[in-house]
Amino acid sequence: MRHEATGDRGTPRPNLAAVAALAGVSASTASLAFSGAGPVSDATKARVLAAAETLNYGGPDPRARSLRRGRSGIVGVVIEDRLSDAFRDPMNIAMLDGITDETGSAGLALLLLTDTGEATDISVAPMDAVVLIGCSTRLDQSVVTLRQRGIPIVAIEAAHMPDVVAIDLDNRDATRRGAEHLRDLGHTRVAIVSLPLDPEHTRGPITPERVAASSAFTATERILGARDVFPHIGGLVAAGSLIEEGEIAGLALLAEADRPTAVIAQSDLLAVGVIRAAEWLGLRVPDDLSVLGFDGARIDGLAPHELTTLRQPAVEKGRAAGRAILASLAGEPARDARFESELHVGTTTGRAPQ
Amino acid sequence: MRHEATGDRGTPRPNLAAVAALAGVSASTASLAFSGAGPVSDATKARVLAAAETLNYGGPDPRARSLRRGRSGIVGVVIEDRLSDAFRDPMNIAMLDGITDETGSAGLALLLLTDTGEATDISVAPMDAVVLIGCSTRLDQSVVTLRQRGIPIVAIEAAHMPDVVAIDLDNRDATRRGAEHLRDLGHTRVAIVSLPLDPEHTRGPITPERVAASSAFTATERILGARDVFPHIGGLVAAGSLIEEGEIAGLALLAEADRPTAVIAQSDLLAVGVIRAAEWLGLRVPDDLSVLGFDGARIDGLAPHELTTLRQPAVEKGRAAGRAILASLAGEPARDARFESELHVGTTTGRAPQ
DNA sequence: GCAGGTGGTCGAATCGATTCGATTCGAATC
DNA sequence: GATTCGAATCGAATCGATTCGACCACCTGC
Repeated sequence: MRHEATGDRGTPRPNLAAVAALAGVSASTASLAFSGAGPVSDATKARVLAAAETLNYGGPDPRARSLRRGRSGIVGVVIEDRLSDAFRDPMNIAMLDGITDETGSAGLALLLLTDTGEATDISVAPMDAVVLIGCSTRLDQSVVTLRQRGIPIVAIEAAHMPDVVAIDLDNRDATRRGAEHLRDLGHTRVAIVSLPLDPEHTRGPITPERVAASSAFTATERILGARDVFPHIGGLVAAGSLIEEGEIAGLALLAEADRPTAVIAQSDLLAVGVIRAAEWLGLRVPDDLSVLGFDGARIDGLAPHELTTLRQPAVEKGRAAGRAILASLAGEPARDARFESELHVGTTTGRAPQ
Repeated sequence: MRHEATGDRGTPRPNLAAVAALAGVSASTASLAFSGAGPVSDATKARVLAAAETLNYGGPDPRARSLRRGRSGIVGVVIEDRLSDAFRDPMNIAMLDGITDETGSAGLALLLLTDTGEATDISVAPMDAVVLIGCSTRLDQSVVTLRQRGIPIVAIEAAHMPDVVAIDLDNRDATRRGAEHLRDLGHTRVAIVSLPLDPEHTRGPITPERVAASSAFTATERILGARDVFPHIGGLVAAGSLIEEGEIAGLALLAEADRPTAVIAQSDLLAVGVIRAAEWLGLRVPDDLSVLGFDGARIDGLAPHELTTLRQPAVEKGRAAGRAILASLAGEPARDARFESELHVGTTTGRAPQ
């Protein structure tokens, strides 16, 4: 015999039928009284509400409602990282913010899901739609399941998949423009500090094999963009978009005798770390080392530098994803969207040393 | 006539019954084949899976499953602020992190809800349990509804409510200890920079009326702790836990002729802002001004200072909340928990000027 | 006085799965 | 050869609400 968690096993929780019975109306009328959809006389409604009060009934059960209606009011957001890592990245927060801007006003709540690798987790939640944020190809199986269920899917910065609305950023083009900026300043020895390429966030050099095996769409695109300008460019893969990771990679890169004169960091946080590393090593930015970031995050504590970076409209990306969700849910077709980054030249890039 | 969002109106989405029929078994057996709960021969299971494949069936519908099982696998997290604000506070992230540590491994996902003031929003979601993070008393009505539904509730740093597991912090005691530290250093002119006291996040002076009308439990407790040492202490209420807010409050406080020699900031972010403001005004920290923070957040860009602050175990708080949820869900009683902060003396507090 | 609304209410079907108790069938035991 | 046991399977009830079509009573306008 299973008993309720609260322990009041004697009285089963009341349901709509019980309330209706006490109020002397049918269940259908009671339902109307709660949902407000349909004509119910004021007297009847009052009687139903009073009965609910008497029975300590808290309103229609969301589970039953969502089964019947076929809608749960929940939008899943799948993030690749652990939550703690994801929340440390200002871009993720900005995108979440943009998504809630749109979905929140439609009464939809966000369900946080992490891409743990097992397909089980993500497809058992009662969701009306899903947003994939920078997810790896590991999720393919889950995507299939979601599609089978007819759940609209929106992917922000992911490899294109059929029946998935794509919200894209010009990662490759933007990085190319950034790289051209460095080339125009005379730099030839340039290195990349890349975002993780695999789900395990393995540190290490950027090798053709690792790039080929990469499951990280964004990072790969940005590497390609850098290669468009510096075909033989190398560098290091960091274990995450964190200042500390930038420091680690920066120290490793700059300790070499043949150190680069410019670094293309794939995020502003990484860029800040590289700048710190440079300063620890006695290198001046931008005189001895130019550093390019990506994101346009407002990072504190970088003064007196102002980061040269590729500003991306992260909140807008989130909003677009939210709108796409809303459209899909309304049965309208949702269009892909592509956003552009803007090269903002700050004080962390300069002419290559002689 | 309503058609499916995907547009394939002709073929209705298959359900377990259809799969069972095609496989030539009963629905009950098909259910067993998917859930794995109960004995099913390998041959039968294979047949069911094949039928599912044929019909493009993506597995049992989570909505129906959750109705029948009475569990949705979702834990609601109610945050007072807008998400973008909440995520800017490292303590909230740390707590979320702690919660997921515990709930994630139990297969529960987090549903982000914001306390928008309307009771409707929070009680219509299909949740198994709820964590309230620093929520105001506005939520009372929702709490009643949740309780009626038998949904376990855990509140982190909130006024105590019956049938709600409380995870507390020694806000008052800790602040008192911090204030004593300042008193011991000879400070007498001390001011508070407080976290918001109302849901609207109104800036302004700390007045007895506002404190009395406060809906913010944590902020109020910390004010009381400061008053335990400096009975007539005043100060300003900031509009959020942000560095910029600390700067604004700091400038306002320190511009006065009779400026304080020490500031008790209710968060590290606020403290950093106050320090910045002081430096802009040409005041040296800690020689001209001592600043005490709260949280123990690792804030970047404060060098060379090391903040004197009250370190709280935020991740542990989250973990405790997660464990309480798990216990409640398992039908076991969950105990309240109380955590303690530790005064960490850094370099931002010193003896009062002569 | 009658056709034509219309506001209010109800019955019954439905959403899609889970689960309990019962049943069947084959194999093992004495 | 009868009996017992266990694995495999099935039927039917159930979770709790929503919704559609039907129905009734009452009112309006002609």
